[in-house]
Amino acid sequence: MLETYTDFGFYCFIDRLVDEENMTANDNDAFTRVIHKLERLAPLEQADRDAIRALPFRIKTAPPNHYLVKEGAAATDCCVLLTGYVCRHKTTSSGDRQIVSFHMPGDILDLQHLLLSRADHNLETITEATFALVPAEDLRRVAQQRPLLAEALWRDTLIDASIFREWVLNVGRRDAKSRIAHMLCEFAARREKAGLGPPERFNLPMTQEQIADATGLTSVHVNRMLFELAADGVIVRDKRQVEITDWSRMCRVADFNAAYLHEAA
Amino acid sequence: MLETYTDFGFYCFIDRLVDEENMTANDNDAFTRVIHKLERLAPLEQADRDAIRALPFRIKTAPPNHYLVKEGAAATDCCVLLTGYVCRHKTTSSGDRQIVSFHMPGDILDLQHLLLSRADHNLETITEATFALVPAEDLRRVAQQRPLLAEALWRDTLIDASIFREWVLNVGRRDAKSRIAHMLCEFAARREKAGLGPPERFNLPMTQEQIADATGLTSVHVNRMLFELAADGVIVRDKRQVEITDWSRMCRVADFNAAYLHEAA
DNA sequence: CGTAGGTTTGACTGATCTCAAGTTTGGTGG
DNA sequence: CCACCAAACTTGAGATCAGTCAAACCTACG
Repeated sequence: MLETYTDFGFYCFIDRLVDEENMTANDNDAFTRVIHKLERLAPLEQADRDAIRALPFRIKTAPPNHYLVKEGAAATDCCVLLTGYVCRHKTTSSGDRQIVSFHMPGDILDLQHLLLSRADHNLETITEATFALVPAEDLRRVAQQRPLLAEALWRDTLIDASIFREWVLNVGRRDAKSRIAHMLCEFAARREKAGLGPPERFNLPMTQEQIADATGLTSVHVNRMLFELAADGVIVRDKRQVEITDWSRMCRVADFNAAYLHEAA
Repeated sequence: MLETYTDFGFYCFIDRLVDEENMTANDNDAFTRVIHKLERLAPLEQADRDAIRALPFRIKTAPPNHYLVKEGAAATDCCVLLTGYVCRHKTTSSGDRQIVSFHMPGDILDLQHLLLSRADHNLETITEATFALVPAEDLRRVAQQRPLLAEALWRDTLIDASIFREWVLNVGRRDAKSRIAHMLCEFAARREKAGLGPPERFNLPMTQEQIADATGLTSVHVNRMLFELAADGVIVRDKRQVEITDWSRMCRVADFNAAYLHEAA
């Protein structure tokens, strides 16, 4: 059912994605998940929930390493990630890539497209992913009409910004081992909050090269540091599976304090 | 007129700042500047302008190196910077500091306090600074009642987030010389957009150590790189004064593209 | 069972840090 | 106006963390 796309023009990649035929039964699921998330961000009224359910949307699927949005593209849609993992990244003119965030099911992506007309970064799938596409202008209209909804969405973007600030600190001032450990802690914590499983044991969706691009390191060094973390006894690895054997010691190594996630994310 | 405060409890620093007696004449100026900024972010109606002018606020002054907000503090106010320069920063448990943003007159600081209850970073003056303090709950109420105003403020926070993403890239993937050059370009560009003077020649308010903390380097290395930038002929320095002699070459060295500032900031 | 992408390992290089000693600057008080 | 002082800046030499290059080794998948 999935086709693989590898070659695209610069704009409107999403139009070439696969429409999921068999998703209609799950339409409600998609927004139930979002509403659940927004409820945690602000106290919604019934009218807010109804307004969300009334939004037009399309369900799409994309294969791994597929660009959803490219830097400079016109911003037309917001999407809710339903399954799979996605990252945002930017590149220098010399071609070095920096991943600026990871996203997991339940995350609302590119909410900034509501109010900024051009994408300032790329959005790329890490694994195969499905998501609900909502036209930015419709969501914007609803946000204008429903103050509580606007507040929930705004709050989500503010938490995003807080995470970026922590990443600046992570990449700017922590050594390689702590950086990687911090990234693992954040991934585990957000994963748990999103209801995707326990933080002590999980499968990493990203390659070591992607970890390197998120932490400002090289994949070779990431590999060595993962071995050191294992040698230190704070994690046990098996392929992409990671077990954090001692969460409090891991947090110390990672210098991780979840306060910046603001009880949500 | 200015007293110097150096020792504070952990919360509510702002209460101990000096109230400016002679600022009443300038009350309108304070909000005129903000309204002007918000007009660029969204098309306001007269009622929006009136709502802003009706907000309660206090004008305060702080000396250099003065904390306005500390990480973990309850978030009670938003402030508009009227004069002077300010930075936001975070620290690792080992005490290393990372500056995550610089702010200049006209910037609205800590807008995230509208919706996040605790500060996740410090806010500290670089130079002596004056600002207007607005209780977060009043601003929040106005944002709920005036959708266009909410949109302008939200957009401002989204641009903030875009700048953080660029900083992650800057600190994560550029070499020392480019990082510093990039920081200088951003400072020059934002300064110009804020109507504070031409981008080709300006006085840096921050020390080389603060530049180091913003770029994830040491002050020693910042010093050497500033000399190299001068030796390369892209800048001329005299004390804290910087002249960018060839803007397009400087942008190339810095890998600077102002798109991420989204025509505002 | 062949291939490509991902991971692992080793040897060497180099950008940036560290430490430590000057030097300059700007502000303050005499 | 000058002397002094602390903070900021400058410079050098040596140390180190992380990068580079290159080869091998997995392992999932067609």
